[in-house]
Formats: sequence, structure tokens, C-alpha cells
Amino acid sequence: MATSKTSNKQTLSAEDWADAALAAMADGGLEAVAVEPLARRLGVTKGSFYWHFANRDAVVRAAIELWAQRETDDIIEIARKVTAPRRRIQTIFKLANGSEREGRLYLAIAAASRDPMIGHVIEKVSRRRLEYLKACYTELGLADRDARKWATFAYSTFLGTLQLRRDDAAALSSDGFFTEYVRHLIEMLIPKNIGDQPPGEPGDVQPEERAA
Amino acid sequence: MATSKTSNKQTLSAEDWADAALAAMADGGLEAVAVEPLARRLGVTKGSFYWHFANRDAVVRAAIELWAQRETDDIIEIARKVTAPRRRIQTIFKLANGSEREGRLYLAIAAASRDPMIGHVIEKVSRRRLEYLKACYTELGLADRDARKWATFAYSTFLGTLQLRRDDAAALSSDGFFTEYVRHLIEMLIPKNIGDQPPGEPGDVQPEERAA
DNA sequence: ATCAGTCCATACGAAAGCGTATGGATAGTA
DNA sequence: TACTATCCATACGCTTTCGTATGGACTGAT
Repeated sequence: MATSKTSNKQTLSAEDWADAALAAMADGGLEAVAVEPLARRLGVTKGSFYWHFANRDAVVRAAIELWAQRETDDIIEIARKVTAPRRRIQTIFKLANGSEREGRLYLAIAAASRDPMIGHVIEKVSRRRLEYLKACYTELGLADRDARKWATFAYSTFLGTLQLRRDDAAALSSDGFFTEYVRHLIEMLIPKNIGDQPPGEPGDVQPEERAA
Repeated sequence: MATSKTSNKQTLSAEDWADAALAAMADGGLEAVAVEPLARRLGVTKGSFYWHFANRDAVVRAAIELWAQRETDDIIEIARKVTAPRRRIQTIFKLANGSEREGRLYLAIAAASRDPMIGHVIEKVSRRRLEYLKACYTELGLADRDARKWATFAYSTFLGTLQLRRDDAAALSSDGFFTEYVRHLIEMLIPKNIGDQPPGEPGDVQPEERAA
């Protein structure tokens, strides 16, 4: 997170506005990205906004492209470190279920995919994630079509868990159920009896508790 | 579907307005439920609306409660016919991935769950679905906590598949991949080596192709 | 025929949002 | 000091939507 919230510069940049737009989307959806409310939140007026952007669509575009770029960097940087494919997939699952904010942000952006511009970005992000997952499964020893099936399966489960956490938080949060559930996912979403490593190898990262 | 769209009655009912609101939500999200556009769509003016409802919130409430009630009736009525638990779960999965409109509707409503009123309904629906699924898994021979895990797993995958179909339709639609994928889901989301019936029993319903 | 109830049309005011126009303030530069 | 570029404030008009007020049309009952 390279974001400096409420930075104390004396002048705003376009990225500051885009960050504010992302924050507004995360807890208010796309329609919460309105020029004057954003300006109030940043302590300025519309005059600043229309200096940096031509119109509202421009900041929406900038925001989601910023989001798409960041989530790419994060995934790549984190997952690349883990070389063993089976453990890499496990790591991805655990991390993917980590940040509450990122989940809400994805759902908010995806909910606005009627807008062709947003739909295109969401589609690009989904494709990239699926491709990456598929490559992991291929590396695990699966044939092309099987890798696609497993990747789609895993990614769908991830998306659904995201949604369920928002729609019925109690379904996952009670007791230590979430941890147990993630363990179950990892066990079920990785095919057995193929690949290079047995389950439960050393160096396993324990699933951290859910973010507040 | 007991809905008569563009009915030729000479006078409108509150449910007609609620239906129109659901239609608007299905392809436009919650903010598409606006009084005057709805009135234009129904061929009347606001005067009619404010005769049937006190304000905009009232029709939103009526619409999603209508939706919640209908989806309950549908699920119950369909799944109750299948007595064998394993086959019932299979049936649920196949049906759940059937209607495109229902999926978009769920996502549209869930995306508006910031509204406490909507959030409450979504939570109620989620809980009910999870309870039902859990009961199916229990009937299959799973212990309580395992049944909950499997039900959560299956429901998350269902929700995620819904979302993926919207966010990246090509990921599921190419070739006969969707059919193959659903078969894979059914195989993976039902535990083996327990329960009353082996997989592939006679009377299996073939997954119908995706709705247009 | 009148009267009450039902359903809708029309006109109005208020609020929120978008975008434009224009001027002010500040910092750097010649 | 004067000039310019950068960044923001303010004021305005336009549109959309909400909600109200009021009246008209049509129906059934007495």
C-alpha cells in the first residue's frame, strides 16, 4: 500500500483524487463517486477536480485502472516468491481471503460492470487471475483442460467467499470456522495424487486471522 | 414465473410496480429504480406511483421482499421432489446455474446491501440457503460441523460462479466448457464414500445448456 | 343522478449532481 | 518587479430525481 491517506501536501495530484474515488467506491459503490462529495472529503472544492480531470468518468477510469494495476503488482510480487506450485496455490488462497477492503472494492467495481469501460477492466483482471491460476495448476501436472477447470473452480470459490463474507458475515466469522473453512478450501481446491509434493509439507504458512 | 409482463389490465397494482422495480434492478442496479423512469416504463406517471407507495424506499422494500419470497418458493418446490439427498444436491447445483436473470438479480440486490434494509433480506436469504444446503449434507451422513463446511463451500462456489459468469462470460461459455465445469462442480462438491448412493446413479438430470 | 372511492395526470418546489466560466492565490522565473 | 503557470474558489445554469398538492376521469353503490 503506497497510499498516503490525508497527506499533508499543499497541493493535490490526480492520483490523490483517484485514491479518494477508490475509497468512496469501497464503502458506497460507484455512485458514491461524486465530484462534490469527493472534494469535501479532500478538503477542497470542485475547482480542483476539474483542473485534474475533464469529467466524472475520467476519475472513475483513472481509479479502476489504478486499482487494476495495483492488484496485479501485489499478486505477482507475493506469489512469485513461492516456487513450489502446490505451496504457491496455498499461499494465494490464504492471501486472497485476507483483506476485507480489497474484497469490498472488487465487489463494488464488479457491480458496476454494466459500464462498458469498467466491464472491460473487470474482464481483464478476471482473465489475468484465471490465467495465472491455470498456469499454477498446469505446473502442478494437470493437463490443459483440467487445469482450466480447477482454476475456474478455485477462482469461483474465492469470489463466492468474498461475496458471502459481505452478505452474511456471521456464516464465516463464528468461532474459528473461517480458519477451518480456508483449510478445507485448500484441501479441496488442490488435486491430490499428482504434482511434486505431498500435502502438509514443511514451510506451510498458517492462515492468519481475518482482517478487521 | 408467475409474472405477466406488460399486462393489459387497465389499472396497476402495487405488485406490478414491484415487478417493474425488480426488472429495473436486474439490468441497471438499485439506482435504476427511480420513480419517473419506472412510470415511463409502465406507461403512466408519478401520480400512480405515489398512490401505491409512500416513497421510493417503499417500492424497493416491496420488490426485494417479493424477490425473497419467490426465490424461496422456487427452491423449496423444486428440490423437495427429489428425495435422495445426493441427487437432490446435484439437482440444486444444476438448477442454480440455470437462470441468467436470477443471477444478475441476486448480484444487483446484494450489491446494494449497504442499505440495512436490503442487507437484512440478503442475509436472511443467504442464511436460509445455507441452512438448507447444510441439511442436505447432514442427510448425506456428514457430522454437523462438516456439513456446515461443505455447505459453505458449495454455496460460495455457486455465488462465485454467478459472479464469474457476469464478470468474464467467456471464461465459462466457450465450447462445452460450462457443462463440463458444472459436472466437475457436482463431483467435487459432494463428498465421496459416504451417503446412500454411488455417483452416476440412474435418473440423473443432464445439465441443460445455459439460458440465453 | 349523485356521491364516494379508486386510480392517475399535471404542475410545482426543493435538493443534489454535473459541468462551465471566471477570478484569486501562490510559486517559480526572467 | 513583472510575468506565467499551476492549482483552487466561487458563482451560475442545466438536468434528474424526489415528494407534494391538486384536480380529473372512471366505477360502483345508493
